[in-house]
Amino acid sequence: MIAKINLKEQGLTETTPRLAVLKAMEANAAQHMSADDVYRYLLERDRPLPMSTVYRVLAQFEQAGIVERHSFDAERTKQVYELKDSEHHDHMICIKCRSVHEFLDPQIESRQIEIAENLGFSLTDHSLNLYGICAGCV
Amino acid sequence: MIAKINLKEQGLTETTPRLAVLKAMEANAAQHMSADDVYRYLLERDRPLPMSTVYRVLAQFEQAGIVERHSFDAERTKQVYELKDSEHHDHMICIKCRSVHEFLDPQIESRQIEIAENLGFSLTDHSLNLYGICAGCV
DNA sequence: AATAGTATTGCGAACCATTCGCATTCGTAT
DNA sequence: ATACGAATGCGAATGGTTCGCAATACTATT
Repeated sequence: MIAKINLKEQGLTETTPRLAVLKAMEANAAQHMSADDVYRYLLERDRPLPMSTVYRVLAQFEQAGIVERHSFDAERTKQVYELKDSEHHDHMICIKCRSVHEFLDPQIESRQIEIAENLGFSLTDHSLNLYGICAGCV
Repeated sequence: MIAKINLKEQGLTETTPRLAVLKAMEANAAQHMSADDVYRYLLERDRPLPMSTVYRVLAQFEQAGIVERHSFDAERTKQVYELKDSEHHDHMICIKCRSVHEFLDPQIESRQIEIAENLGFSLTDHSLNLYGICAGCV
């Protein structure tokens, strides 16, 4: 479960567009949302926001640490956003239905740190995406 | 070291543009090349090829299994290509100088398979990118 | 060696997600 | 209520990548 987010506490003034985008993200916390998903959600359930504002607000949220941006799908370049959970996790994506499952593996996490050290890097971030076919899509 | 690649054996007829792109890739086997890198390399050292052809040939190579396409750098969507090594590996990218180191960790590889199984997925592919600052950039 | 038929190329225009510029509007603190 | 800076709406611009199509190159056949 994701803690209730307060924009002011994140250093962002509470404006109508920002609250709308936040609501859209919270209403779909189970999904990974593209800018377009947010746009369409607001168009249908709320009040339309221009795409540019959706992108801008999402970028502000990312910077404030409220959402995280990913690009699954190596071929297509579309990016998706998710509310930032307190703890990091990786993703397993079904290449058929595009569903995304999250996981966290301590063993992999710690190996990554060791590997970076061995290569003389100080690790700042990583992304691990597994692609496959989910049980429902066999 | 990468084995000498024969286009015909990969089911591709040997045309001038394809040989040129292949040469560019082989001459820079140590780097990950963007389409633009290939374009500029040929412009300077060889004979200019239109961008669209560079992209097309690279796409053909990818399909033939001669190169692999990656998109490092979560923000930027630019894609890079590398000659396909016989064995898979993952990448560690320096966020300052953009250099890329390759590695393979059997422990992580096998954990990934276990994780996919536990989630009910049959794993087809994965991408693991570590981001950090390399020894030279501290 | 010439020919026909198919695959590939060159060129530019199109695409698409994302970003930008700028005038207008909103929020906040006086 | 007012004024200032921050945020928004609009549309145009960007940049990497792809597409359409006519021109050209390959390959196999005569």
